[in-house]
Amino acid sequence: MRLSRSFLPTLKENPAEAQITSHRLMLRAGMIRQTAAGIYAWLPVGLRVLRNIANIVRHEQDAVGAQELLMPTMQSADLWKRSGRYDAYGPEMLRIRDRHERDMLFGPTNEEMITDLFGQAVKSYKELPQVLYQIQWKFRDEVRPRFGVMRGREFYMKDAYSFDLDHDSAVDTYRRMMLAYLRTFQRLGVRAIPMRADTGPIGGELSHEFLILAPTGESGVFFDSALEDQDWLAENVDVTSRDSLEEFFTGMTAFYAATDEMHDADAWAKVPAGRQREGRGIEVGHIFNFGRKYTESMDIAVSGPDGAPLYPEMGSYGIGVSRLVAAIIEASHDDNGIIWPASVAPFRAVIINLKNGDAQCDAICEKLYAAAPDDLLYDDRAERAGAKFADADLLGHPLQLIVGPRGAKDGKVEVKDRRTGERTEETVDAALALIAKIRA
RNA sequence: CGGAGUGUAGCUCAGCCUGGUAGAGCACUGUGUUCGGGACGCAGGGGCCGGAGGUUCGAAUCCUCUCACUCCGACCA
Repeated sequence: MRLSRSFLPTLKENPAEAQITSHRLMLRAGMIRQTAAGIYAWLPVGLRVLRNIANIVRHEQDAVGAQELLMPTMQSADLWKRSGRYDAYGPEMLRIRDRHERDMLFGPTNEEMITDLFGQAVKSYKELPQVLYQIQWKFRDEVRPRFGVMRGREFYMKDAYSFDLDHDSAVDTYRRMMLAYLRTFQRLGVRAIPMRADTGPIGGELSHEFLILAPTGESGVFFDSALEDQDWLAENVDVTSRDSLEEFFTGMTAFYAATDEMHDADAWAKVPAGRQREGRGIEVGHIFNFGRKYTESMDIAVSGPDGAPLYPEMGSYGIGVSRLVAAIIEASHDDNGIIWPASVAPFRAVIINLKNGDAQCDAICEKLYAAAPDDLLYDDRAERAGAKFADADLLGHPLQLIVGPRGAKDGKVEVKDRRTGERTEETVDAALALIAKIRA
């Protein structure tokens, strides 16, 4: 994308309404604009990041056998009356009436709808297990939205729902999803620590929430640093084998991790002192097993081997995709701006032309740009060097390819690593190779 | 939902207390000098002062109502 023709409204000053770093940076970097309290428009650069995150989430869901579908944002209240949650949910649910005076709602979650869809289609135990997911906008009419997309009212979320024949199989699914989550967050370039969670109003016995460490996090966290050091992508787990899943799960849950409300001082004391990590965390994912709560209340059964009705065991698994955009920034920035992990960065690199119109600079920039015009940002604006550097740092591209007359006459490109600040002089070909390596 | 604030140019804000016909910096347009970390000069454009009502000869300024947004608390993917 050529910056001279892009819709990329960066701000030099901090908007007054933004309190936390990620909100400020997202506004300043031209990623989002607020349109109402807790409701945001995603501008081109923000949307790129949102999609990159969603695609990684999607990939890892698919990898454990979940199937993607897409449910509507608008739901009929009838569905919620069947589960009894229409009255139970409270004012957080945005209720709407259509022209025929029918009660509708903007979905805050989709357990009822998925259970109904599942029940309509699946009639035999032979078709289980099933895991279905969607990545869709949700709305919760929070009393007090704040912190930008971190706690907005409208948010983009991956929600998966599983249906299993029996408890043991449901536990397998839960563990499989746990692994998928650990891998997802690792690929996103952040460490999300799974913590045993209170199952709360949803009920059920198994529940973990995933928290990213950041000073602005809303909960206090305590965990064994061994959890940070695991390479879940390399972990060899056969997700079709119960034994292998169990081994993975018991290995992982052996390490202490808890939020302040679940904290157990005695167990904490047993964690080796050098491995005790304490801090604050932002919740970016939550997984539950809640048994037959919905299948029973909505009377969704399949025929068992003996012909008798059988209520499947369910689980639900959420990842806050739009919140992750902010959470990643909270965990990865400096005074000059965002530092994107390469996997989610809006562009692999920015090409900074320090002397627009200079034949050598232009030629080198065009050659670099041609390598991946859809995934590189070419700063070809008639701006001064300082403005281009400042915007490049703010936007947080993993690499900056700086082309100025000084190096250009020798065919050299200066490559700056945003994270380390390290600069090297490269030939055009070497710079091209570096670009190719990002998101390879 | 309780408490506290703020709405003036695209952004950050001054002016309001003590009423007299709207300002600064940045951004934007033109132009010249500059040109490797957000330059400088000159000349410009841009605001029914959130909205409605009231007081007054006169309201951004005082009063009433209303809407929006923000912060603290309780709540939350």
